[in-house]
Amino acid sequence: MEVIKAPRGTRDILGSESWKWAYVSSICREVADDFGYKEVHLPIFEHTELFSRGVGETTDIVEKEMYTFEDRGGRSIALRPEMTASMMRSYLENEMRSANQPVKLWGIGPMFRYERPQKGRYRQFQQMDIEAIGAQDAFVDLEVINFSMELYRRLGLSNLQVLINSVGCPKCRPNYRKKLQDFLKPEHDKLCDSCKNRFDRNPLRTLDCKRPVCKEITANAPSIMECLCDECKEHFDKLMLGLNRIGAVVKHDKRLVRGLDYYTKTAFEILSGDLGSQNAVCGGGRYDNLSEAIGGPHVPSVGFAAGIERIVLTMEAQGCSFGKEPSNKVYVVAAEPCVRIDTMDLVRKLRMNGISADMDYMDRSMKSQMKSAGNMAQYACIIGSEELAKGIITVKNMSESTQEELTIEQLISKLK
RNA sequence: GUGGGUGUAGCUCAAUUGGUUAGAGUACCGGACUGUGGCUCCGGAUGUUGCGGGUUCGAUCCCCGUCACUCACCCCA
Repeated sequence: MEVIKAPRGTRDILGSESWKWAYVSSICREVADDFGYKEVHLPIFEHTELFSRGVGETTDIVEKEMYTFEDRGGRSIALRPEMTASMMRSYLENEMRSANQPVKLWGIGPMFRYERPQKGRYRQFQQMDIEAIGAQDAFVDLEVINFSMELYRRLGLSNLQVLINSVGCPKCRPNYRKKLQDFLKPEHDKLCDSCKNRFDRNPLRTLDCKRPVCKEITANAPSIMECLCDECKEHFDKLMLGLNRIGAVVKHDKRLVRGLDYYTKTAFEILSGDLGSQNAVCGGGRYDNLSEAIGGPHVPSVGFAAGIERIVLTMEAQGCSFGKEPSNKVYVVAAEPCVRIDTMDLVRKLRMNGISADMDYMDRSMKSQMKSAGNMAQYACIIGSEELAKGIITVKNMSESTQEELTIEQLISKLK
């Protein structure tokens, strides 16, 4: 029988990598604490409707990338493709409107999208997500962008580019949309197939189409900045002023649009110069319409999601530090097979005292056991009939090649 | 969903125009060193050549299909 393999687009994060993940999440937690965000644990699956209404019926994510199934009670369920909609659902469901606004939440966990895997893109992937819910002020947008930059600064990342734009609001975006459509109409036949396709549904996406034909056509397209309403314009100016004040280096990319329907006003993205074509390590923005889309009152909010895989990949490419890789303090070596019961007991006593310890269970030679000690521990603790007779343990420091004889009590107080 | 590249030992890779028993390095285990890792030397174990079919006297090699990995399109974290 063939051994069953992990499904396509999923992967096992094994010991040699998982400590790096633990390091990255610990930094996420630190920054979240410093910025006053509270951690939440949300369900990995939700009602399909939450995403189809929240993220948008016509988005790629909902249209062709969701893992959807019917549960045994006949409900349509989806594995979450992103966390923002769940965050808003939780805010509404738990009546967080009665708390101090904005409510600042963060979370980390797996997301699921049915896509063709490639570098930095998986069907199950990990995201860190932060949301500031319930405030309109552009300085909250500023805080959120600053949060992402601070996170990357602490992780030691470099060669990043921050892109920022405004995508308007329901008041002004339709005007721009109309203006853009009028501009594109004469060139409609020349556009690429997918842009032709979205001409009616989502013409803004033509702006960030990478095909040369479309790029050429849109080179002189009207900018959304000309169409923003006063409110959106002021919001954007205030944000840019703030970014300037904190010395943030950002690029105003007038072509930046977002694929998710709920974005309003601020949209931003951070790109890594050390990834392949899947180079966004962070994407976010303001979503003042999400709450209403899923049946709530008007709740202006802003947040972002960062991809953990892409962060780790970038850190590896840039040789960033992940802190110290954890290893055992002690490997207990049996000099003779007959003392294995004693090595077991020593391992147990060390562990009881909070000293990480391990030993051989394969009846291997002493030489082999010493090898393991050298590979996976700082100290080898050798026990044989001589040690038992004298009531001591031979303790060898593997990196310095020095050794001494200690009683168990001395050993514990030395290593604790 | 579309296209390119790649699948041989745990890992990195060989194998002549298609040729008989598929090799090496590394890691692993044992020994030289009858109780001490790293260096050296000796020995040992390990494969459904991704899977299925086809061509052939004969396929790791050629052809078709399939699966997986990978990169790109698309989309996005």
